[in-house]
Amino acid sequence: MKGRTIVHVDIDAFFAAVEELLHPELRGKPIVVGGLPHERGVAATCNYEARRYGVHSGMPLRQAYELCPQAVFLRGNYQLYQAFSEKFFRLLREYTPDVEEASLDEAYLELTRCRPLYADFSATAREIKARVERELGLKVSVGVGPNKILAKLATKKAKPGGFFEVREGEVEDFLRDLDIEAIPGIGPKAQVELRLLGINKIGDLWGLPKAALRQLFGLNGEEIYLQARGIDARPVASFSPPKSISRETTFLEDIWDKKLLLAHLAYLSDRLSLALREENLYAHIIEVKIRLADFRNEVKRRLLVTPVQDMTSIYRVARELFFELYSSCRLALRLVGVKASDLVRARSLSLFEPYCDRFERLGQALDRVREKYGFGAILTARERMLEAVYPLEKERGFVLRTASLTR
DNA sequence: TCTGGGGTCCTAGGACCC
DNA sequence: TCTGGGGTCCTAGGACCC
Repeated sequence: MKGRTIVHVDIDAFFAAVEELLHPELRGKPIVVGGLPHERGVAATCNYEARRYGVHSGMPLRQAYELCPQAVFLRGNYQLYQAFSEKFFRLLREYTPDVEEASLDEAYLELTRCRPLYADFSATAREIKARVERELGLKVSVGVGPNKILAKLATKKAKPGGFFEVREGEVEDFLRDLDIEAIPGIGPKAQVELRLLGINKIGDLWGLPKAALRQLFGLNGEEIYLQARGIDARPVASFSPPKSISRETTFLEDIWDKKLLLAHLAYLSDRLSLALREENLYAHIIEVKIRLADFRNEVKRRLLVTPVQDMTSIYRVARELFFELYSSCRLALRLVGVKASDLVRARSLSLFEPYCDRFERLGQALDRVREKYGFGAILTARERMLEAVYPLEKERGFVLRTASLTR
């Protein structure tokens, strides 16, 4: 029995590529998706023309503007990207049911089980690449390897728009000279520590005993030890329900006004509730996060005996948690967020069933109205207050852009 | 030039129980 | 008055990924 074959597929500069496809007049120009230059935020994606100026995803928008003022800055249309993503995964599932959605634009396919169907896996992987590019109109990079880490590193090598395969016998040569930051799990902090030890290439990592990595990075260190050697037994997970769902907002300017903050909290609770209904999930844990003007984060969470889904219950808990944070807080807030976790499929029947049922029906009625007239069509008085200060954006209607809120 | 939004997973300390 | 060890649950915080 031969080993596994994993194909990793990654759409190049996804959001920017969709924009170019739909707006041909943008082609050839540098594009940054994520927000307008003066807004608080970072680039979610930029195309290769923008990268030539040193812009990269994750870079603050203002900095991107400094480097490349002639770039086209777009806020982005996430529902549109979602639709492209769905088409992408539908196509991939024609080849195997073992498809993992690593993100909107990134997938792992395990072809191992389908061996009888395909004479030559490399040829199949190339065919997948060609079909995605033809049918979606987006360039993709494809990597093939005997496990997930090697397939992913192969894709990195293949970018932009290429194809690369790592075979069993070539693993050592392939890995030796790659930079340590190529390994997922070695982020900025870990990099600093390793470089201080004179470790810059994956090959350098081979000299470090497992115990040393464990000491430095805990369980993640053991993962790094194995990945540096191209060892990875993680399965391709075709479906797993979400573990948490959250909604958060960074304000265009820091806010201290309590009423305004509560209005945002209500709005986030409302959107979180909608997301839970869409997934048919109930939350045992509600968490509120704040980010202070000096960028420190603080969270408070509460474990609930009865899981919740409706906006009223979420907001009730969130408001209490928020007050606990706010009362000890000496700075204006940059961000508030609400998160639901410890999610369960269906709520078990409780003594309060009649009450819950009413809130549930209210939520469903809300959904129907909004489906027809947009999210902003029906809001609580508290949210309405937010809208009075900062009008909801009409054309999208769904995501409140704090950016458009201030004058 | 300040630093998004939506996730995953791990760690550490204190409470509590036996 | 002095006082263990282990297990589990809960909470807060943080690194990391796309």
